[in-house]
Amino acid sequence: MPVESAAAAETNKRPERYNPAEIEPRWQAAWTAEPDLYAAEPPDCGKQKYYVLEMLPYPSGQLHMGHVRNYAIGDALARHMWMRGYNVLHPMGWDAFGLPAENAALKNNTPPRDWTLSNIAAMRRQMERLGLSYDWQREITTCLPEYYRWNQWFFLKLYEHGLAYRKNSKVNWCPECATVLANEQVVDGCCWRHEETAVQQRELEQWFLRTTKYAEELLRDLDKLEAWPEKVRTMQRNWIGRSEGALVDFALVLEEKEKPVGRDDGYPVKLDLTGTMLEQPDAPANIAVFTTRIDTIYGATSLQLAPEHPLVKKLATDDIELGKKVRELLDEQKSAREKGDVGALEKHGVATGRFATNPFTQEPVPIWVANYVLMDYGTGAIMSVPAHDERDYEFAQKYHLELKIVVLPREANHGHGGRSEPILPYTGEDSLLINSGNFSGLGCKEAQQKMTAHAQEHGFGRSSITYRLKDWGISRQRYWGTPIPMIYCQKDGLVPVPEDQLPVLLPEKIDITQKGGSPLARVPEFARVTCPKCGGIARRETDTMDTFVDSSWYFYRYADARNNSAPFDTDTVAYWFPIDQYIGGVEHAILHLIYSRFWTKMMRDLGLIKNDEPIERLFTQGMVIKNGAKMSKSKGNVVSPDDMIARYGADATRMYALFAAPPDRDLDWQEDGVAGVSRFLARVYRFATQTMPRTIAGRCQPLPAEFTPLEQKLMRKLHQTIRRLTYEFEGRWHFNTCIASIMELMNDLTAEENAIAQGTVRDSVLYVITRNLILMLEAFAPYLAAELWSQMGEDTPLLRAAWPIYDERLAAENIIQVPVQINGKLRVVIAVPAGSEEGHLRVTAMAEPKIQAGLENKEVVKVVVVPGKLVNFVVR
RNA sequence: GCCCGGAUGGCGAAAUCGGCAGACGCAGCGGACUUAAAAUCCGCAGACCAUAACCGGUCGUGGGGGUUCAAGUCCCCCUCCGGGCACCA
Repeated sequence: MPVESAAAAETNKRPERYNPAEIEPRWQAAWTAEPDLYAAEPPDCGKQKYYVLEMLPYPSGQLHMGHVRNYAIGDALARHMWMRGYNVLHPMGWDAFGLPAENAALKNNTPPRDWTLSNIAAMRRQMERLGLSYDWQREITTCLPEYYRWNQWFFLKLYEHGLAYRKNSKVNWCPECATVLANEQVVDGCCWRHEETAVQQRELEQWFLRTTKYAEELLRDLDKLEAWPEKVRTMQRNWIGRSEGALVDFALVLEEKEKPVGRDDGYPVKLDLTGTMLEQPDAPANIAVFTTRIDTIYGATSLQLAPEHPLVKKLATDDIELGKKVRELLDEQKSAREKGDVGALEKHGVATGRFATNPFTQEPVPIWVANYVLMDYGTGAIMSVPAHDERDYEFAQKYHLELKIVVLPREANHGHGGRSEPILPYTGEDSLLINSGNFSGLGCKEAQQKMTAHAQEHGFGRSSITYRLKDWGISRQRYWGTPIPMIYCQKDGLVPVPEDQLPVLLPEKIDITQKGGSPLARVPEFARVTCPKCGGIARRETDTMDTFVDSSWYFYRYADARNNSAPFDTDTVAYWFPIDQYIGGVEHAILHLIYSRFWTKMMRDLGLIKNDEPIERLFTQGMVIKNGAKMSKSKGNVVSPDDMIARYGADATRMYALFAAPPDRDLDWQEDGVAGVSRFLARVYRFATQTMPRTIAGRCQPLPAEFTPLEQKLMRKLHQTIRRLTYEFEGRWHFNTCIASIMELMNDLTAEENAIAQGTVRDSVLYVITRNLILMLEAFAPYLAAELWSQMGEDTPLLRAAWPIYDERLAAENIIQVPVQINGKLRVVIAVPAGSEEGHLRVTAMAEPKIQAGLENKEVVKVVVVPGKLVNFVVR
């Protein structure tokens, strides 16, 4: 085979080609064999800490490109901070509980635990293949008892402090899964697993955590989170939904038979602000409404109650016809909620035939039941002011209800010799009151204060703040989650599992294929228990916790991951917290990040930690898309990281994820782009290996006192590149421009390759350039960097090398190009020494033939000279 | 409906403080090497006009207006795209 042997000989003559398939596994093996390489040092190491964290993944079994991008960002930052001399904590773990494991168990007949753990092993292999710098000694897996026992421990603390309680609540129920779904698992009113199955609304007794206790602080402290994206802060603000207003009681006008014995003044027995608590169980009560616009109360022409309102229930029992209509409303609302189009529901209602007294006007207003009033916000009852509220207006139009204008825009009140009617509904607040008794003539804001005070004085109202945020329902009728450590005893009632009996272990032998209700309830050896108090027969809680519990505090566990006696050590956490940089998708902007903030505040109040907020800086990266669309199996446009790595290597795959777009923007994955990055890495490799003998020779030689012009040019480019990277890593994070500038440096080097080969650049200069090039590549292409670093004869890890400090004098250009304009239009570019004064610039510009021609027969009105920037002649 | 983002060549993008628009990369075109191809290397490349070819000229950052010697960048209005929230009284 003469051709083949010739090819082999050719290959031997040429420098070895860049071959990531050979380099990367070799280094990966070396790194895996050295677990301390990426280990954080203890708090007493004397170094400043830097905690960089990427959101922990759900172990689905496969990394997707969104993960790769997320981790490439975090890894670049972690590696950079190491080189900056920080004690870096960069951990990884698994959000390992959750419904998919149960679904997989049903499908493949694999126990959830086995399925989950094998997925974790597969994904960890992928992460290692990507060369990510995680401290695996701190790895956490939330489905293992070492972790979830602390969920249970926290639950007991919460219960003890009255922050965990039980109540009846409406839940999303998938009849197919036979379990409760979290809100985010309901997609367009259907189950995310069974897209044809409509989710039902059911009432169930559930465990809640009192997140509302912290509503005010969660809102207020958002102002402190200045290094969070404004978008996320706004979303959280809206989610918490604080609104200031007033509670006002409308007295029910009693019928003869309802009047309490011995009283006939028409007033009910007891003033009541909730509308539900009664002195006499059967006596109708006041109806409390919440309003942010008490100033419009003279325009209230009806009351609207939610169909679930207790008074409606009571009235409906006495009035069969009303009861029927209310049930219709409820059914309609329920099916709309199940379909997920509550907002599109047409407003409906039914009059009860009863009246209540407006406490300000003393006039009776009719009481209606309306489908647009929500029972779980405010008091479940509103005063309807059709003239000044869009929804009330729409409703009143439909049923021809009375309409009273009580506020007018300020400008309508003066001039024009009369009052013009506002366009209804008029909801502006820069207005004045009319037709409002003694309050007429007041501005809205002032009226709100005075009318609230008036109501309070007379005992029928008070100011009130209402939040949209609700308590967090954490019960799930599922197997694969943290068992809630509570026991129900017939004699002693609710009994917490004693702390020394934790963890309550999930039983491993369970027939997951059965359907209906909590799977744990059908495991007698789990559910049957003796009461810790009386020793009698008792029943365990068989619901498990929402998996958001796991992710609310996992980052604290990383700080002290192997602690067997506590969730973590307080002082260790004090050293590492808050997290310096958290990186993840914006899809967690609300739930995960609010729960995490709640958990932090709760732990602080329990004295476990000292910080008020868990996360100092938050970064939300953009999505990875393909051909303008989100990657999804159904669209068939999923790009597999494994494929990319197999074809181009981990370095090229990661580097492309950072190069194709700034990290906060969406990234359109184009495989040709990965190939381009791979070509660049190959050029780096070829250049570095070709010049390596001279680089090594230059290592021990001092830099020359004077640079040749070419040396100076290359050193200038080098320092400009270091300057760019330093700047970007300090906060802007546009890694795409970092990589572009390294490419520019490389372009300059290859353009001068012949000169370099001929010795115009001395060995010591070559060494400085190559060494720094490798340092700059470390954050983006760690495998190639490690390979070249070692070829250069270095044996300490690259991460421990110091990040170079750029020299502003070396980075500065000595000749700069200055544009010269006439009337703002570019005419010519002149080359002048850097630092040229205004006069020199003007004279040099004037000397240009093209400028002289342009100025001929024109009057120069003005000359703008900005030294270092431009010259502009303004002519007429 | 409300609240955020975004819009720059054929494509991904750059322009950090109001100062040469399009760095860097992809795709494309031309050339070198090769029997040929791939790979690699070198060069060209916003649009339009003009020219035999140069020299050159005009326009150009979603659209319209404004501020300024100068606007992708600042201000006002509008369109489209993406995301979040949505009867929250």
